[in-house]
Amino acid sequence: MKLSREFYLRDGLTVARELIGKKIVTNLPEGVTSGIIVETEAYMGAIDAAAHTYRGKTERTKIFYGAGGFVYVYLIYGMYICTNVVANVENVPEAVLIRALEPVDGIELMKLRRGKNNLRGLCSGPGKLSQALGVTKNLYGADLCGDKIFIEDGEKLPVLTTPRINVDYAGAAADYLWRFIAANSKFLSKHA
DNA sequence: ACCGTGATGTTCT
DNA sequence: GAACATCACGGTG
Repeated sequence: MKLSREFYLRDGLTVARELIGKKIVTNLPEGVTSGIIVETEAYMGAIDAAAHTYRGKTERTKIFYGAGGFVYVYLIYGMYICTNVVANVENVPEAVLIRALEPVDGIELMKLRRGKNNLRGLCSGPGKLSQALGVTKNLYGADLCGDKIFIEDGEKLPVLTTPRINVDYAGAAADYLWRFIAANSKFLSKHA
């Protein structure tokens, strides 16, 4: 069951928490790949010094200001793509960074795309899972209610919260408990 | 196990 | 021209 638009139109913290345990799928020409989401982070618009939207709208963050259920991708450190799910209604710039997956479908294709063989490390980080799923800037603004990339319902898992990773520059916002992880998962970007 | 470092290019100041 | 929501690798315990 593909998640409906309504799922994404809620506030970013709720969407980030509820995405834990759901399955994200890409269906690209090379094949289908997917994984269970085990780690997310919420980025909360104008009140969040860690968010790309903190200093207002730019060309890059345009889609961030749109309605929930679309994909925000960006290049980080010149080499890696990060995949985000836009949340909330139009003009409320909130989004959820997908930080780690437990690989499910298309594991061989994901290994090929990554050039790595280790299952544990296949999708254990935002750059890694984007590469494994074949997410590129071509998917900027893609509709999660479409067929190329979407999220399916899944099992409800116990969730823990922690501060977000690598946002030390954000002052007090660096301490907010806006990272959500599946308790006991072996597939996180860092060990809990 | 942890720690330091280099790779790389877009975006924003 | 600096900063950056990262990763892989090589070093040392």
